[in-house]
Amino acid sequence: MPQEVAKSPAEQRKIPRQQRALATCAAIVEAAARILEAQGEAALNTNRVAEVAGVSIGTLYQYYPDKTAILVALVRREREMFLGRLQSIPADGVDAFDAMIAEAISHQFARPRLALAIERLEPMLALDSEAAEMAQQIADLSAQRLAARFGALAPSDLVTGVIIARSLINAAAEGVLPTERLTDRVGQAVAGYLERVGNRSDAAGHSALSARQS
Amino acid sequence: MPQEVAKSPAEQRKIPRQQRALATCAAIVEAAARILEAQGEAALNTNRVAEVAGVSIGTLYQYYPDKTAILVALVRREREMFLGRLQSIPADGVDAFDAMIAEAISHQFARPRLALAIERLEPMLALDSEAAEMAQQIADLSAQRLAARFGALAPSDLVTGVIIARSLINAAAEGVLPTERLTDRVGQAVAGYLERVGNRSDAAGHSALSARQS
Amino acid sequence: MPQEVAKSPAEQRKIPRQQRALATCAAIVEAAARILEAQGEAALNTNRVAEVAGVSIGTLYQYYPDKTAILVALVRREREMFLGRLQSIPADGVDAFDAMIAEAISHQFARPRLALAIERLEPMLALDSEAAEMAQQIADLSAQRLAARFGALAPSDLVTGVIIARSLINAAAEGVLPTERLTDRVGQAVAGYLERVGNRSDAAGHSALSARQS
Amino acid sequence: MPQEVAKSPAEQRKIPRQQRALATCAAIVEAAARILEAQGEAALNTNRVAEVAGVSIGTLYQYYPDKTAILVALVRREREMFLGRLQSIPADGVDAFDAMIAEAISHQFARPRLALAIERLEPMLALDSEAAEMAQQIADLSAQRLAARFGALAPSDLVTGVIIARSLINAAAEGVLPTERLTDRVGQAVAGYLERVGNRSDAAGHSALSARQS
DNA sequence: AATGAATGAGTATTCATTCAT
DNA sequence: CATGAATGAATACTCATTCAT
Repeated sequence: MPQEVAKSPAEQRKIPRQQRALATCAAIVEAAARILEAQGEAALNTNRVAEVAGVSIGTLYQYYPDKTAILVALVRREREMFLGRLQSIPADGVDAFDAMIAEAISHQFARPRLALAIERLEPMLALDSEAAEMAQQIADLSAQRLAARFGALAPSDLVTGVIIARSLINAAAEGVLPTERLTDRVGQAVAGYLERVGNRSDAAGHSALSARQS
Repeated sequence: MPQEVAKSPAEQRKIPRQQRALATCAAIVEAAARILEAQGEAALNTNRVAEVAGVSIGTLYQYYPDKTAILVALVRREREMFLGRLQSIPADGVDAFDAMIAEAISHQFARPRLALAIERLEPMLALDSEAAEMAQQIADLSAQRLAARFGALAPSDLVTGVIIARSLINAAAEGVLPTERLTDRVGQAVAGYLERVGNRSDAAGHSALSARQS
Repeated sequence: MPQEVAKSPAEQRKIPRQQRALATCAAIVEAAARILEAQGEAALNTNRVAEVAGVSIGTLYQYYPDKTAILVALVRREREMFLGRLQSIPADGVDAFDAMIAEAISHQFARPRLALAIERLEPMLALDSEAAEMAQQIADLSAQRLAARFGALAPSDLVTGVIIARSLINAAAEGVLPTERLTDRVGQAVAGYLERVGNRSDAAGHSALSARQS
Repeated sequence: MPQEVAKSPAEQRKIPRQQRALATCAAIVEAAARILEAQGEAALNTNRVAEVAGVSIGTLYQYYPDKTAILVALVRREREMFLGRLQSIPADGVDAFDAMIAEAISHQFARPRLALAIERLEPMLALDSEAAEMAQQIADLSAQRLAARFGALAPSDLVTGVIIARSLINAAAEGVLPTERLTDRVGQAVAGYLERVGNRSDAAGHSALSARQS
């Protein structure tokens, strides 16, 4: 089970100047995505990526210094796409919270196997600063929506809400949970937790367990 | 990222009858666990496992037909251990629910890196029937405890509760969530969801979204 | 350690007629020299040469048919330079011998790493006739100076003198011998040999070993 | 022209315990030697070495962690052989100096192309401490013989003598100098230099150039 | 003329697995 | 039963060179 160990940032090698080169880069990343979806991580090797992308192995290495760089680019592409969709949701709407969950679900179900594979890959990648920044933006956006709906919250409670949502969406994408009423289920789970910990503010700080009985 | 694709069940090759052989098997599995903890999945290769276990590579292959068999045995060992601890919790106690969560946390934090690694590995392994049966037993036990605490529940809601609990415990083990009050946090999150969906039984079935407004 | 095996003479591809083209050629050769000095033979590849020279790889191949052609041109450039300096030494001076040694030292120490790298490369290059001719001219000049100083000598003795001088100068450039009094050391070594074999002419031919005792 | 850059010592990987394995190691090193002799550095790749050695590529890498390790082993083997022969020369004989030169010549001419190739390779190898120690022993032995013959000498003069000898022997092996009377030629050259610098001790220190006229 | 995108044969190295001793 | 030597398919990556624009 060799695996890419997180090395140096490993970003793009050469910035493509011509249209053709840009298309090549996109084709390489998309080829990686397709292989990940169809055959899984184990089948993802640079030669196959090049083949599926329809370019020579040499061309692949002109733009990506090593295998992980392709994956970093893929993670980035997906994150950028998701962030863009999140940002297009109007912030002030009363349903911003629901819309955000719906958006996350729709993103995850657009290419479920790919989303899952990327989630597995991410921790082993040394993502670059831009990717980290996008993750931060996603987190900030989520925080704003949650705060708008549930009031001021401790950061760790916010993270908890996000984790709950992600895990349920993932489970549904994996087939462990039914797809029907998923938005509802996620919403209930997040609200169930956040309303509880939100209400406890009048009581003595963090005695959450006792708060449960009230 | 070559990876063993799930093949045939790949169980033990030769059932050891002597004490020494049994010890050898245990040493091999524990060696795999240690490598997984210390260097990660990428460093786990059969030669190193044999070396760390203190046996020759030939001996390793006397007991395990291929690499995945070792991992299957490891998953089984961990599952067996967890199941045993769950079963030792008295079923009738009023705190059975809390105790179960505490047990899960304690299991996950005993060897956090190992638990995480195994979680990553599991989906790629073709686990044998015994392992599946243990998983079923764990699920059944969990169901009983949840039912005792929250009343009759739809299977998918039960699964939801389990997923929420697991994801939060994992997040804490990964360092994403604080360790303090973890039992509390998990309990609140699970209860927050299950109490909501439990209350809705008198109303019209599953109209969860509307239930939220009440 | 792949290496260009000596193929056909591999000279310039297209003789540049314009000023700009001439400058391009010079830039390419100098880029090769710089890389050789700074990163060594292993780092010398045509893409990098083009990059350092500030031209595209396509342009490089307009002027040099393959990689060795660049190196051949570099060897030639250095040889031409050295020969020019040797020829500028007045032949009749009583110190012509010393001046020549001093010149060789000064050449070697001007860019010592380059000189060393070239010396390593030379045997693997199929140098063209012009380069060979320059080598011949250098040898002839050396012969004349040695003859003027030590009398008529067998060709092999002359070669011996040159080899001794070169090896000592190289050793100093490599740091194996001290740089101080290098001219002196080289002069002594060459003279030490040539005076001995020169004196033996009256005795019975080549019985050099016995001559040593006298 | 990729080239192995000197990395970490890169010694043997696994010490062979069985006779068979020892023979395998020797075969690998000898295969490298043969390729170096017959086709040169450029043709030396690990696959060919394995093929010529009659083992699989995997076997090669069981014993040598990378390509340079094979070369390091080869250098060591040759050095060990040469040192052994040098040490077998009786130290007190009046001809110890001549015998040593003869030994060096015989070593160099035993496999001239190999000796040359090794000489070219050496500077790029990160030789291990044992190899360095052998080099030191060879140097010490040479120093003793030279001192016995020419009296006390400055270290740099001693090195000079060794360099002169080596360069002439190499030149002969390359075909640049005639093979006949080579021992004689080398002896004269070394003696020519050392007797000169030896005599100068009574005069004013290092004024070697002036000493030449005397 | 110049550019730089594309090519692909070639090379080092790993690791699961077999089998003679 | 245990050992460890041997295997070789698989894989990441390089670099000299070509050619369409």
